[in-house]
Amino acid sequence: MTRRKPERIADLLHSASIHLLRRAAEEDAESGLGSARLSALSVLVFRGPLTMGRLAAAEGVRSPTMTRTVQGLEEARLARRRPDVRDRRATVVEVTPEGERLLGEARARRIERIGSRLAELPREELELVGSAAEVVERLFGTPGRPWRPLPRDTAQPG
Amino acid sequence: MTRRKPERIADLLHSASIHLLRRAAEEDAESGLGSARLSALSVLVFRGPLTMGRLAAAEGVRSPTMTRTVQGLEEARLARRRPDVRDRRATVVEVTPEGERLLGEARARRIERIGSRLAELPREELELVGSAAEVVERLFGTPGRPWRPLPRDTAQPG
DNA sequence: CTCCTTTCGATAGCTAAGCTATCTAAATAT
DNA sequence: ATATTTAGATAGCTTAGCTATCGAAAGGAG
Repeated sequence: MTRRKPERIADLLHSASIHLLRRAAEEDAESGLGSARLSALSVLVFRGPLTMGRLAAAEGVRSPTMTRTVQGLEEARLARRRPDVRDRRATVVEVTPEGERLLGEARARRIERIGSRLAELPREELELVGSAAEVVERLFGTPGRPWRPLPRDTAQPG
Repeated sequence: MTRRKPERIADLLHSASIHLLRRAAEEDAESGLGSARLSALSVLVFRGPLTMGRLAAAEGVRSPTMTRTVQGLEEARLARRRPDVRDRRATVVEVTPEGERLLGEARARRIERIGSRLAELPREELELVGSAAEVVERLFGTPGRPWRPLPRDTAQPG
């Protein structure tokens, strides 16, 4: 061990992440939502009500895209829009109880899928993975925003 | 340490993977290709020429979707289609030299982005991450297909 | 050998989700 | 008071997913 080149480690980590998320995402079909809507919903659940602009920024997406994504969530009764009292140009989006429930279920399916695989590991390896995940989260996670979802995409070259 | 619940580890790992890939994917715009095309191209590079059907299966996508994705790659001169000699119903897709070059560059950008962050880590943590990535790859990677790209999506609930 | 079924890929036509350009209304700055 | 900036919506484009359907080729049953 301990002889891998850093570039090789980056490669491994990249590949492992892709495979893990691919498996996890297989559960998402259950929710009946597309990935953009599911992802936006998760931001609303974890960060609370947001203006359209902040929500779009959180998702790394332009404002017209978010307008339509939220329209979809609204029609499905998973989110609501209301005017911002402070700034009457702005619109605040918030999740509904149904939205919260749906997201909770979708999220649980993903975590369960991953967890059931991890359960195959001996305790020592499980701890190894946990510690490494903390390190990676520290490096790549957004400070102050502990969830930071992928906006949608994750094609990968290689 | 060593006191995390398995469910919590799954959660951490999920989150870390999302953040890592989100950062890596920011480089993809450089390629000028959408994620579906980039991903299909990577399959062709890593697995060699494939029939439309096999390529679609590898990407977890239906055949009409792959027909159009490959049309795009063909127009960009990054891939070619030719009839299969063995089975004249089938079409074989293969990458062109330009396609190979473009994918190599896109991939290098991703790995470099990840690697430059990993370089901040002390040697010990770097090795920790490398070992964990191997474990995760073993659990979630597809046997015999060491690359297994995400087809496109990666919304994440939570 | 002839027919029936299956399989491969393409086409048509839908939806979701991304973009830029442009518009209105509101807030802000001169 | 006017001009600029900002927030969001709308129009209209592209990319990418889907199902349904079709023709051509392959393969099996008689």
